[in-house]
Amino acid sequence: MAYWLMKSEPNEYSIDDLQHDPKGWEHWDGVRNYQARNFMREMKVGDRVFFYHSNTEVPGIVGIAEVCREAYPDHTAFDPDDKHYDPKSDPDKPRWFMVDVRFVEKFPRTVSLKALKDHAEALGDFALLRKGNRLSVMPVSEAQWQAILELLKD
DNA sequence: GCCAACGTTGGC
DNA sequence: GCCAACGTTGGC
Repeated sequence: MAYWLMKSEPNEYSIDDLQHDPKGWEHWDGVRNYQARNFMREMKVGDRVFFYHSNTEVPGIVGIAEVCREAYPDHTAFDPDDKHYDPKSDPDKPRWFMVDVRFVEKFPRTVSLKALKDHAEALGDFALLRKGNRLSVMPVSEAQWQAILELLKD
């Protein structure tokens, strides 16, 4: 089992939206970055995901989700009316993919970006903390995963 | 293949 | 709202 971190702007899609989804899961569509896409294609059912809220008052990790379907074509790329439409993604040769995730838990409080930065040394080389990082999907090591859960106990 | 222009991300 | 950092596009 592997660990990941995925970003979402809470005003677009928040962990509360996932938690209260009547289906119990949602597809993670709209990723239009090759590196992020490649990470999604590596995901397996059962992999754990830190749900990160970006572009909000307190950016940070707000909970955990779980991959419940492996990568398949992102149909929103084929829809001219969709915000993430990409005419270069051909249904016969899709360029963009998505996974499905289900809600696991919402943390009692946010593990803020600031808290993560304050513990940067303990986290080692963490993609989220690299200068200029803009990746929306990134791997997390098991050690980092555990260290971040420890921050909840502070 | 180079690189300027442009669009997007995301913290602040 | 600002702007640094980065990815993509497209002319040459």
